[in-house]
Amino acid sequence: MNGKRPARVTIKDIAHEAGVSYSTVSRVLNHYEHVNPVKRQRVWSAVTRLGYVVNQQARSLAGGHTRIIGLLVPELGNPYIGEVIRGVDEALASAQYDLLLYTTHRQKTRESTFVKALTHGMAEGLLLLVPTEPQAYAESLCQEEFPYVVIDHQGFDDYSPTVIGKNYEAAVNATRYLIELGHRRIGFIHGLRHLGSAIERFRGYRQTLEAYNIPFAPELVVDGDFLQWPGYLATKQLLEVADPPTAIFASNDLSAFGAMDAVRERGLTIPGDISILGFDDIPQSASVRPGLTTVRQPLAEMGQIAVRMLLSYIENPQHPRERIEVNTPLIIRDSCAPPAPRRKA
Amino acid sequence: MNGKRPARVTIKDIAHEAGVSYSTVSRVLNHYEHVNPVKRQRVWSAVTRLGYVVNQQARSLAGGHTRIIGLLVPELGNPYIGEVIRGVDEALASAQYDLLLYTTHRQKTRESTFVKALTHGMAEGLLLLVPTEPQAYAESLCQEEFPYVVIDHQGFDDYSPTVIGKNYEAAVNATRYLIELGHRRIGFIHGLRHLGSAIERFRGYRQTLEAYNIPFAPELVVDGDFLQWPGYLATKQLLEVADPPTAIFASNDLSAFGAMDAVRERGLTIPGDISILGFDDIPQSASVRPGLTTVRQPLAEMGQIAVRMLLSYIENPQHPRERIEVNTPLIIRDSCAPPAPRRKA
DNA sequence: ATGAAAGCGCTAACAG
DNA sequence: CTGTTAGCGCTTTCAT
Repeated sequence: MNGKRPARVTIKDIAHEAGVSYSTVSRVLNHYEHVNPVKRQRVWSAVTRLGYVVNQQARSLAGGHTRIIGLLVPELGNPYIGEVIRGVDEALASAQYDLLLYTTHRQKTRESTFVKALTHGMAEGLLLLVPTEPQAYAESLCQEEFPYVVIDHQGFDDYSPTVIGKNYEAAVNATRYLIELGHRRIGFIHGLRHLGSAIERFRGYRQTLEAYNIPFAPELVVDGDFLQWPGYLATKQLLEVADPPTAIFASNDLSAFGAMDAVRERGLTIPGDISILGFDDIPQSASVRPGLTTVRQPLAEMGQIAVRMLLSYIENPQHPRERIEVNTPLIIRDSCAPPAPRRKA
Repeated sequence: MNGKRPARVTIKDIAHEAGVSYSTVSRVLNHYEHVNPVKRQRVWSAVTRLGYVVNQQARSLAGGHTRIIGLLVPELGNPYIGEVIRGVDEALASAQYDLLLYTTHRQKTRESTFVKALTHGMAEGLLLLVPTEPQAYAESLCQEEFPYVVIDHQGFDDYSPTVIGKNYEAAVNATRYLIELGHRRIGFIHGLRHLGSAIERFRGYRQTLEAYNIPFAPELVVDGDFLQWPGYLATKQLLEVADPPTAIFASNDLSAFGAMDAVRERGLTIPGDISILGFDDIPQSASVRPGLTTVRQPLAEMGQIAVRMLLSYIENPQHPRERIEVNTPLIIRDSCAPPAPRRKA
């Protein structure tokens, strides 16, 4: 029914060709130690001669390893995600693992379904990138001792192995930078409300304001959903406010780009009239004009670290689960400047 | 040895729980028609009660379907590729297929290895994005009747199902646009030399020049490898030429960005001093300043089309293989203008 | 050191 | 309509 069973070369063919038994071939293939070097040689030569390729399904079914890692991402349109995947992929490739990619579109049901499917045979480990509702399965993953690592999720549990940036501290730094530049009216474009990282960034913003005795202005906080268009819309709203902001801190670069669009559409200049600061440092933030001043998350590196953690859990189930925080420095480029001198009212 | 075999629920457990036979469960699971509705009901309820999840390995090994599609891409850093993947992923998700992603890093050996592995059990179909050396396996895929579709590869064979943009025509259009704007010295940043699409674009450029009786100037053609940094380097070289170009046609947007960097570094303005035209229309080309005038390839759509083709081949092996050419219109934004009046020598 | 044989979980004839 | 049975290709005891 599959339309393609044209004499696939199996382990049996190899056994026959090499004149050894079935299981000896398996041993050779799996790099067993105690095999007669001569036979080993014969097997390998038969393998190349016949062009044999293992059937992963069979191998895994029989209790072997699939060398497949599942990666769940919310979507693919976002460069932020692309960068993380790039890191994951690099690390996986050099460890000879394959990548099964799932896009959840932030639907909780898909997320859970995928996790189940993956843990039931397909994958040896799981990588979860900003999961929407890990609570639904993290606990069971944990008690089933299925290896997994969460990337960029402000855990609400304390057992999920995680690699994450210092969202709060980075937001504090960024806000402080703006304040010390002389800004007092600082707009904030909030990320997706239910994501821990968004909440932490907001917390950093708000608390820093207070630390500097700058009254928190609710009308200066708008929603950008971590996307460019919503960021644009949010900024338009910000510019309508009486006594509008002289600087805008966007929760990610994408919404910062949206902010740039709105500001320019208004005929204002960056950073002359308004300063803009982002978060993530996706590749295009360096090439956009003016260069975006932003908080760098080492995205690809975070992916690599996650893989490294995951593989160590797979190889050694006893390996203690870790939570790794990566540094998120402020990258100063050209989109922020002191506020323009107040044209007095 | 896998460290996680905690009483996985199998089809047998379901059979037992539902009080039916082994294969009846399989029939229900695979939506067979002739099953007693009562039993069918009992099976489903057992499935949910016990939280059963099929084991894809076993299913596929037994001749069933994996519902997995393999996608081979050269790398992940490129937004162009990200867009295609996005389209692929969307189409696959709505058809309930999963995506196994392989990054070849343009290494021919990896490419062939992956193709073999994928066709030997893992996947039901294959998508090849700008493959480096499809000759190595396309023929065998074809005669094994393994379903596959090539995306954006100027085939050198006439049997591989393909979805591709009109590279030659688009390049003609773009070049003509520049010429009609008044440009005579038009630089060309060449893409990866061994890729058919790069060659076609160059052909379009060159022939259009000739059609307008503009002498072809070899010193105006430089290599950009489809990347930003090489594009930057190439452009620096272009600007050194005696009688430098007043416009630059880059083989893709990424190298066009590199060109922008080089031009600006030189203190020149775009499009005032030099016009720049790209190819692809990746998302950031619209948001960069000035907006990049470029040839649009409907990347995500190409991915979707490829999936649609592939699935139809999988479902019906007799389905005739097609070659689909998508339109690649010129998107006019702000990076091109008539050449500055000649400051006479 | 190595062959024989038992399954892994599932699908697909084959009988009834 | 449904139960029985034979593998799919491989790993893994268990003998030898």
